[in-house]
Amino acid sequence: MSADIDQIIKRSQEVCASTGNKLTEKRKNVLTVLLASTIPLSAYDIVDKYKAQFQESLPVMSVYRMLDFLIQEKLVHKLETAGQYMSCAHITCNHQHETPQFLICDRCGSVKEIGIKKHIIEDLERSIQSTGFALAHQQLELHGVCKQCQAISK
Amino acid sequence: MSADIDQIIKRSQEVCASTGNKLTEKRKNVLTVLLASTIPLSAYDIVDKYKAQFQESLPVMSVYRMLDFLIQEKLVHKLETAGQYMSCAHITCNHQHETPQFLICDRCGSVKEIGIKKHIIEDLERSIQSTGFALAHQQLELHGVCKQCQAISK
DNA sequence: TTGGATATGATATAACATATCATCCTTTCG
DNA sequence: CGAAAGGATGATATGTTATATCATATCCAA
Ligand SMILES: [Zn+2]
Ligand SMILES: [Zn+2]
Ligand SMILES: [Zn+2]
Ligand SMILES: [Zn+2]
Repeated sequence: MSADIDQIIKRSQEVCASTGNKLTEKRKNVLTVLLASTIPLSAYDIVDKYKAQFQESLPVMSVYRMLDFLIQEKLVHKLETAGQYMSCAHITCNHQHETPQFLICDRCGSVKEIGIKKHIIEDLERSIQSTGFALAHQQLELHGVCKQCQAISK
Repeated sequence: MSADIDQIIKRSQEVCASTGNKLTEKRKNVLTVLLASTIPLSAYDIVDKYKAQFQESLPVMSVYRMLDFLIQEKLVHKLETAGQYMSCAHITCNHQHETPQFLICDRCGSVKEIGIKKHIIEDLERSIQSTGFALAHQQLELHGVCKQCQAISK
């Protein structure tokens, strides 16, 4: 485990402690698998990687439960448009977690999590205000092509 | 079939003709099923409704193909976050189809399709410009609670 | 130490989606 | 007209994501 991941795990334990929950060994391992991946993973992907990385088999049911937990602790995000999961890019940031916005490359599968400008969300809210609709999640998933893949295709 | 749906079907046939394609009987029926629904439907939902409405069984494989066709003609949209399909709310509008924005009620499942303000998309694009990411679909799916459901919970 | 709460395992099944090959239908052109 | 070609649909199998439910294990406090 890289020092980087080590530090993120440590911070994650603090986050869980602060909500009165525990980052168990297996939850920690699942998070580690996600942290080590450059692309988001499905629950079934995690089962495979977990087995390779820890020489231990984990039922997919358990992975889903651990993902639910990690999402609740805001350590992991679910990409709804892909059915995949990725670790939060801002675990070690101390500031409040902003509305996440994901840039999903449809060519290589990489995802970049960026904070969305507050005024854009506000504009968006204003734009739908007339319909009486109350926004909930406020998570945006934008598909496209990343910088690297654009360079390759040239 | 209501006069309203009748008219939309007629316009849909014109749309297909303009692209050199045909709105076959079964494609038309699938579109009719979607037009008659107040909530989006999965491909399997469509199989069931089709059977009830037309006393004819349609393989789900065929439904997926017809949905692909209808989406290509922009007569139907796919909600990526739900794995469901709905007819476009603007088939009979003559103007160019804008970037669709969907307001999905997580309580009752209803979905409202509204055109997104151009300047918001532009802001969004500017906001991600520094990352070098090139936006593709530009379809936003926003989850929340609709006006009616808010009223009920009061 | 024991009982309740939390976490995990095991099994089954639901729900959404695609791959592939076969058959049918329509259009076209000799 | 009749055969060839292309498009549309059917049939079958399987892949992928997710949930339901009951059993077992682990932890912690009384
Ligand atoms: Zn995050
Ligand atoms: Zn890429
Ligand atoms: Zn539309
Ligand atoms: Zn509602």
